[in-house]
Amino acid sequence: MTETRDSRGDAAPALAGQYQPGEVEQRRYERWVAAGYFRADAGSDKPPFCIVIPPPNVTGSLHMGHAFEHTLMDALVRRKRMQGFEALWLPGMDHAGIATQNLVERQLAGEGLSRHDLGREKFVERVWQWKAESGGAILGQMRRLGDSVDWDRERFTMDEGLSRAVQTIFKRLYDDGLIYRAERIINWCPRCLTALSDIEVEHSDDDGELVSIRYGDGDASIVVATTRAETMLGDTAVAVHPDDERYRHLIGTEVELPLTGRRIPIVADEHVDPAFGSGAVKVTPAHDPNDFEIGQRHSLPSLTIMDERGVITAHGPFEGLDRFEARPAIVAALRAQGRVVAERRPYVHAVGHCSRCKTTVEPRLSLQWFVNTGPLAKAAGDAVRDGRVRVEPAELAKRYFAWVDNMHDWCISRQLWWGHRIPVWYGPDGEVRCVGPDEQPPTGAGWRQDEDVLDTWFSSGLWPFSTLGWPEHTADLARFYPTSVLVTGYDILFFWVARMMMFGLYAMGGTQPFDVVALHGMVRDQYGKKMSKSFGNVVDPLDWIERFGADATRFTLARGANPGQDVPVSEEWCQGSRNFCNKLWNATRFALLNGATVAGPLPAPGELSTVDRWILSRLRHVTAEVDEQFEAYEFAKVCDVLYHFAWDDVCDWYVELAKPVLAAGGPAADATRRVLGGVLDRLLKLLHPVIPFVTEELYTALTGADTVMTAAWPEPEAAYADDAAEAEIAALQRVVTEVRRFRSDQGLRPGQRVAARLAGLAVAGLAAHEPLIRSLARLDEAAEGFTASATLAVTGQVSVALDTRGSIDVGAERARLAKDLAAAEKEVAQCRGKLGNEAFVAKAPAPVVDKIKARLAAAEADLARIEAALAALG
RNA sequence: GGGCGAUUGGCGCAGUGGGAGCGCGCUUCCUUGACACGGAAGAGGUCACUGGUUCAAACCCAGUAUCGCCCACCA
Repeated sequence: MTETRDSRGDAAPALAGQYQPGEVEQRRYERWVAAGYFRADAGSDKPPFCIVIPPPNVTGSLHMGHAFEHTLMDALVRRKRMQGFEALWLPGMDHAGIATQNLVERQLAGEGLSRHDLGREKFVERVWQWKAESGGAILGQMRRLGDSVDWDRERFTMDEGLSRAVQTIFKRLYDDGLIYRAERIINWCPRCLTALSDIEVEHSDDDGELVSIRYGDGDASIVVATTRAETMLGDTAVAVHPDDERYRHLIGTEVELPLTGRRIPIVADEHVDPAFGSGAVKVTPAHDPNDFEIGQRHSLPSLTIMDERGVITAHGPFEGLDRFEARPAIVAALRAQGRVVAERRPYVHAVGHCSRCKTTVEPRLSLQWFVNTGPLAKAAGDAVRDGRVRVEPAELAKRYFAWVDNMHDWCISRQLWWGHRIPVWYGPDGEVRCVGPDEQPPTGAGWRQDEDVLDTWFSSGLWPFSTLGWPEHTADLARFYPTSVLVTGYDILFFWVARMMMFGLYAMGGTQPFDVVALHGMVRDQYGKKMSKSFGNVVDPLDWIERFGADATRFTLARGANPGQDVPVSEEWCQGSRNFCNKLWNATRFALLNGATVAGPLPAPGELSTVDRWILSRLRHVTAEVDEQFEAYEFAKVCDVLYHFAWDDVCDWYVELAKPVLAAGGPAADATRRVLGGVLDRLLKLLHPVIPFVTEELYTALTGADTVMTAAWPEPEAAYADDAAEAEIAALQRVVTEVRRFRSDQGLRPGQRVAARLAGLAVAGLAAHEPLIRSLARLDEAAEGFTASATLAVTGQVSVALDTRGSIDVGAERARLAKDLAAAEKEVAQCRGKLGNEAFVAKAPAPVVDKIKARLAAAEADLARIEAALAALG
């Protein structure tokens, strides 16, 4: 700890002059956990409030985006807890199937091993090992952030209960005919060797080559264009539009497919766009989703010419070539035959990539499990449409609808080992049996379980109710479902939110999984750039926590959190947040050093000075505003309001105004000590949800209470609303600021005493504040024989005659006044013009007219003051 | 290709119909008995462009430009 700088000896400070977050955070967090403050009781009679954490993947550590999301959730939960809700924040992690499997496979590759070397059982064991390590690190990070999660309820998507939930819903969907197995063209990753769902494919515009190839010869020939020449080996038709005059005579005939000697039919299909390329398209049903559809419509055979690794299997010269080697080889062969009639390169077109490894996705015909999303997606859309689920910000609901209303069936089987194995057994005679959680799998000879596992989003889609105990009828489920708010990024709207909606509504008898979806943006660097390892602008939240404190990190993130908007952050802003925490620390330190107290009720307004009534009136506004912004998930505004109240109103003005009162002692000082204590008490409570550690430390020091966590959330106190006091202090601030400005302009040093005579204070209603104004503006009483060397018209009513002990800079002051004069004249002209405008007076609402009149009066008063001041300067 | 959003002082952002704001940065002054992680006073913007609606537009409408994001089975 730092040395004690206070040397007065009497009231030795309990707090050092600078806030040191490190030690405080660790100590406080441990005490919170030990005291059980984070635990929720399903049996209490308080109203429930519940957030389930978007489970972080066990693939690594938490990044700034997690820190951001957790800050928002923690703030919501801590506030609700203080408001008297039974608040549950349920923690957990996601097994993240393909991502985690890839990661562990990479580790194995480092040891020169593949998963096949270990075998399925050993490999899965190895992944569990990884989960134990990585998961522990993540939980440690959450502690450092201050997350007030209920650790007793921690879940994992592959723990026993959740696996049971997965099996239960699979069986129900299967029995309801909403899960089926079919041979379809799916997205296939030739590197991960698994099927992917649509959303696991990322499209990018890549350079390719569009080649036009002549099929057949002479009059019976037709030209097709393709970017994927290698798939021609699997062509089983050429399609043209039925109304295309150019090719009508060819429909129903056959052409020879080059390089193969096969003859394939020319078919007519509406899908073909006559305007693209030659208007004729090659049809490869086994390797293209569109072509598969065409093939179905015309009963064409599907010819698979590539294996799961993207290697050509069609017999002939190209057999064994990788798809990307086969393409130029086949084009070259065609060119040699004179069949390439046109080439365009580069030809930019959209290409799908595996979202996990970026390998180019290969459409592949294979037997997979699907969820029939039709009825589920309809319900998921309706729940938002009819207002049962509110999306914040509302604009983003459009994106949700666009997706939910156009959803394809969802491919849920993955050819992986890490995940929930599909609970389906196949019998020796082709029987298929879906096994529920309480049923014994068939054991007879020849029965075997499906090798595949489920898409990771299948289990995370159950998260809001599986974590509460479903399918059992638990007390938690009854009490905390539907959950209150889902806090997550807009990037995950499709992956996760829509899945939870579908499954939640389906499993829970039509009850939505959450009442509100509060969407936040992505964390970016200070220039709005995405954080990425390759760009080197990634910031580790732990780095900031160590250097600036968890509170500073949280405040920086929350302060940037405008709903649905991305959040730029930078180290400078985090420094600013640290400074803010330190400011609070020192304000409280000042209060303690000056005997501020929270004992007994706040004095009634009638017993308080204007200054005390002013700060309490401001506090009332701020309290109401904070509540309003919290309810709207406007975290940035919550922070902004509290930041300015704490720094500007409390520290810069109230503390300064209170100093002379406290120094004078007496009943006025007693009242101010009580008000100062009361204001800080409430301010710390209001700030606690966002910056829990420093507020806890300060609140306990100030009040002697054990914790602020269980303190009652402040209510706006109507009795302290006082517009008159606010106006009076605002006038005082104007006078003080104006005098300071003059002093500064004239180069009068802050420490330099200046004798002055004040006039007009009584007219302005500030007579009682003369001592305060003098102390804040550093104006001494005018002594015997005082002669003013300058007169400053401070406002329309107040003027100050100063002895500046020298000549003032007339030129500079005149220039400044001339500038003010021009501005005032402009304002007067504008207001007069407006009020002279008949249409304005006739149509504008009365308050607006009054406002303009008031502005005109003020501007004219300014004008008069400035002209008088200029005249005084000569 | 479709959709959504953005464009406000050096940088990052608030502000949805009546006097252009915030944070950081910048300039000047100040080791003032809480705090230099501080205090005081300042400078800095034709609110992307064009047109329209209105008594009144940063804000509403239309168009243009630039940027960004999401979705997408035109080979």
